[in-house]
Amino acid sequence: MQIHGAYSAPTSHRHRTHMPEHKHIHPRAKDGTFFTSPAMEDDGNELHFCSTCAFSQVCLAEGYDKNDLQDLHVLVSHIGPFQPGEHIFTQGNRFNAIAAVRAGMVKTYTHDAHGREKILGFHLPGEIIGLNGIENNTYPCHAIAVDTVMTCHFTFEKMAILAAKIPTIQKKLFKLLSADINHAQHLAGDYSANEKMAAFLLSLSNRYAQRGFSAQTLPLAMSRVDIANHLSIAPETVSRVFKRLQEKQVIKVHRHHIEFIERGTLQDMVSDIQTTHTKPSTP
Amino acid sequence: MQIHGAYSAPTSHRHRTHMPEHKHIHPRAKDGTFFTSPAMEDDGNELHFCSTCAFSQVCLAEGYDKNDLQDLHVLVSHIGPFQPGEHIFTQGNRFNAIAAVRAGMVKTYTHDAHGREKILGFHLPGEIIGLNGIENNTYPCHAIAVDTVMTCHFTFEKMAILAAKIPTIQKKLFKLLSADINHAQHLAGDYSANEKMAAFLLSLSNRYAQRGFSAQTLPLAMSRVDIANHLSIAPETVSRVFKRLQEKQVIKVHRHHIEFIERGTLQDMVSDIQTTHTKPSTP
DNA sequence: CGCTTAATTGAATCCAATCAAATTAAGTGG
DNA sequence: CCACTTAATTTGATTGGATTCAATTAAGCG
Repeated sequence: MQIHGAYSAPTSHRHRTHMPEHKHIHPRAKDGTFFTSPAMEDDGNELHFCSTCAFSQVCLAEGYDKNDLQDLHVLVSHIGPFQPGEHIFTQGNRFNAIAAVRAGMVKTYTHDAHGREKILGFHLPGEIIGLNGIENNTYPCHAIAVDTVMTCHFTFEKMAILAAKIPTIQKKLFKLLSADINHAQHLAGDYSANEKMAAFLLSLSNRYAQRGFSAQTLPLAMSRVDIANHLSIAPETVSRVFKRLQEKQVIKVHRHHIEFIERGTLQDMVSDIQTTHTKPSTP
Repeated sequence: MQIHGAYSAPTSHRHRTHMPEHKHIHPRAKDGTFFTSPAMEDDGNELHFCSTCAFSQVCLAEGYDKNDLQDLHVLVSHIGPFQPGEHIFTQGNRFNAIAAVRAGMVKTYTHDAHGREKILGFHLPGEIIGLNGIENNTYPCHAIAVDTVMTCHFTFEKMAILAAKIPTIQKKLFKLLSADINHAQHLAGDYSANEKMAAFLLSLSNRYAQRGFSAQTLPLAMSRVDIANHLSIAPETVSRVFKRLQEKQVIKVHRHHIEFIERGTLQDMVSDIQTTHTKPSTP
């Protein structure tokens, strides 16, 4: 960005951000160890939700699985697979639907005025994307497949109608929206590169663990540059933090996955930027 | 922050953040010039919404002003005035209502693990606070009066019921939620102190202008430290940026208000962190 | 196996934080 | 209303973490 006129122009960007062309990314490691999701086996069909779906628990638990499942089914369409680099939706497109990730990893991103890629989030199966499009009836970001991705799309209008009929659905939607606010608020703030990385690793790990993956091992489908652009740090810094953490015996860095050695240390590094909200439970 | 030992506790903060005791803050300047809101004159009563209220337009425009206004009225309670430093709600409290600011300025904030105050936002009349409490049925932040504040509280449960009956209300709620996501997402990201300040000033100014205030003049009810904690920069930096901007003839800094001289320069400084979304209009 | 891209490593630089201190407002009590 | 005390803000000097620049190493792919 330059401040011209009165301001002498700082010609250089604060970050050198590679502006990738979004071509094919390398598929995941063939080693299936880290990538087979227990949760993905019962993956839903024309009559049932995917087990990972944010709405399935709600509907099934509330006895809305008969008629209303049918209703919902009208507005659910399974889409995919998307190959790495393919867009699920595009910034500027008219907002018409929210999407649930069924399989794979989706990243949402925009560009700032400098042209730097700003990654809003990485989204795992069961997570909902596109809610930020409601405000202006336009997606304010791109959504792109990091690896091979399957999604469900819910026409938002129909979803809203259903929400009006089924309180639990409405509540779920409100909660999802609210959760996104909180998540985004956690991302903001001034944190050191170490803290950001620690929080990022823990957040991802926790979310994977919720889905039945090992908590000791963390697949990293995205590139270092992606991590950097998500945390607003330089890619070189990502490298260096990984190195330091490995030297300190906190984690073991393999190419595209991380092993946790001393998870506690990471947790100590994190202040309040955790994505996983620990709900007040019995002490 | 450094990685010492096997991560011995990080003793030093990244920012020295004064942890204020939230006692009385100086009341606004007696000079009414900058503080008389045209929009505040018709301030609502038992039968009508405040003209600034986020929901008033919706209801009135949709012809829901007769019966449903009554319905709504059940769940609306005017509260206040809050004196500077008084809390509207407190972090950890059970979430039961969202609030609309009627008059004055509210700031929402939390503390990170370092004890630093992290200010989520400053909220003007007509804006809704507390939506981030939906997720966990608990307010994840404090809301405190910056100056003398009046609010309306909407029991969220009743609001949800009403939303189920009146599609426009539901839609409005969804949009408000979604707007908060977008707002929070704009706050995140790596920006220079100059950019942050420019964006902050423009955002506030635009929001005031929407409410009928002069676009040339901007009241700054909050302290420099508050600005700093909102933008995640040091208070000294706030001072310095003000100074530089003044030297460059971009703004004129008076104690608690700003005059815009070269608004264009500020806009050039801002990349995409603007809060005001320019909606696609006829070109 | 060579080619192209991703990731790492090293050295230099810079913006903003921190430390320290002066200055200006604001608040209080006589 | 003034002298005094305290808090807020500004200003200067220094430091440091992370970016940037530069170059090497590793990996993936045809």
